[in-house]
Amino acid sequence: MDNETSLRNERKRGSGVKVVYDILRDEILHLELPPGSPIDEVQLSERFGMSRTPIREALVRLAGEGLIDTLPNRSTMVSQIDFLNMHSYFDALVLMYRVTTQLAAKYHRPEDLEIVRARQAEFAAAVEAQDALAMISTNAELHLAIAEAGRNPYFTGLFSRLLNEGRRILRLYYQSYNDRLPRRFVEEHDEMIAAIAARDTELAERLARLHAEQIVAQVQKLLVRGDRLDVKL
Amino acid sequence: MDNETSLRNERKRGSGVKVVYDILRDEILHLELPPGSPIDEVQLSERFGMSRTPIREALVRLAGEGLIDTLPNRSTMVSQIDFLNMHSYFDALVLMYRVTTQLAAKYHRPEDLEIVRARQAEFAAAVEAQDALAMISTNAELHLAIAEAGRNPYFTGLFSRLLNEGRRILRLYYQSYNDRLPRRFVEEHDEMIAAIAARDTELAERLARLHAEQIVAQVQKLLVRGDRLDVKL
DNA sequence: TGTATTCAATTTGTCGACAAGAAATATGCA
DNA sequence: TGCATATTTCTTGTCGACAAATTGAATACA
Repeated sequence: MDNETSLRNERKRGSGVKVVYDILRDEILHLELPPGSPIDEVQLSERFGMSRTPIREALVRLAGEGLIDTLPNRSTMVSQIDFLNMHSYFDALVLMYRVTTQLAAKYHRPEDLEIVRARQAEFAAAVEAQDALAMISTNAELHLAIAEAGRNPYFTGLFSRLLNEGRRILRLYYQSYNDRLPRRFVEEHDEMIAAIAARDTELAERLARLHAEQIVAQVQKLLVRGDRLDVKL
Repeated sequence: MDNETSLRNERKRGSGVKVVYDILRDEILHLELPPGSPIDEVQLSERFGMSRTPIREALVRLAGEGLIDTLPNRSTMVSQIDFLNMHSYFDALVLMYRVTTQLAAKYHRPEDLEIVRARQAEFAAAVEAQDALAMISTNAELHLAIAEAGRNPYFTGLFSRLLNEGRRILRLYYQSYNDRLPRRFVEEHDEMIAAIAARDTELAERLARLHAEQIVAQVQKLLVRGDRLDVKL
């Protein structure tokens, strides 16, 4: 019936937390667990066929990344998307776009570019296939690959968190385009990658800024237009 | 004999993890637990007079902040200071100095300035008292207060982590000054605060940048000069 | 003597159970 | 009936114990 508990006996020692963490994280980012969803430890322990201890450890990690909120001695739930302080998010996102792209132009090595180009190809394929879900994740992974070419773990760490946290928002964004427009982003990405390859840090930064600000402006337009959360609550 | 286990019975439910987390965090940041120190769960559970479960939860949190490294099924230890990739750290630190100060000038409210000035007074007192330890923590708290006036939790989050992670490095730094020079920083702080109060974002950013770059340059000079880690191993 | 294998000891990951808090429900009183 | 208090239920935080993984020592073998 459910193939998660069937793993009960074939599970490697120590893999339990990671499995729970990864699955819950995915479900939160994909809005299968919408913001505000209650998280029940007992229920999860039954679902995954393990005791509450590893479940709890996974939850602590998720809380550390801000994906869930825990009220002491009381319930824990998927963290809300804070639409009031959205500008904080956009500020941080734009800055990380800029700085990671700039550093990528400065510090990348040849092998980094291969990875980046592979991610870009995946993104282009997703756009071609009009697969919004795939666009979201491949876009995030492309920019994360660029960030990693910049070799600053502090920036990639924050950027990764922002991109993840943003998936829940960006999902709205991409849906709104009706899977049409993003083709332009493929070209913008190509320009950025070219600037990185040419080690033109200024151009790379400028393109990243424009790219990011355009995305932000578009999302903001959507938000004020009011077509928010088409999420089941 | 030891007053940590004596808390065994007077402990409030749920406070266990926080106590352990706070104490270990302090001991790591103050280098009482130097980088590379082994962390033994059983030993800690005896020391704090509680079971391994809350200890473990505290360790997971510390690992999430990068203060300890955990090898699966093997030992866990206080994370090393990576002197090779130090420039990544400095890049991130300088950028966060700049952006948080700039945002503080933009978004601060009157009550924020009171807190900032109080922190600055504490820093000045620490400098006056030639108390290097107090200088480190009050300096970090001043800049964190400034960051919080900027009201961007993503930046303050990263900045806080950088300042914390940096305490271990900055400790070397402040010691090297023989508790003499930092008086200038009191003045620099005053200038920054004035620029923030005047809502001069450009000036605030410029001063923050100079302030940060000066600190970084000084630390780097120390590092290449070779007077590294006077830390017992 | 040096290398490979087996065994013991230590440490970590997981478990099931219990107890404390908080929320929900029921009871008592005006 | 309306409100305050007591009780029950449910969830979370903590505990002690066990089992798997790993390390280091001890043994066997060449």
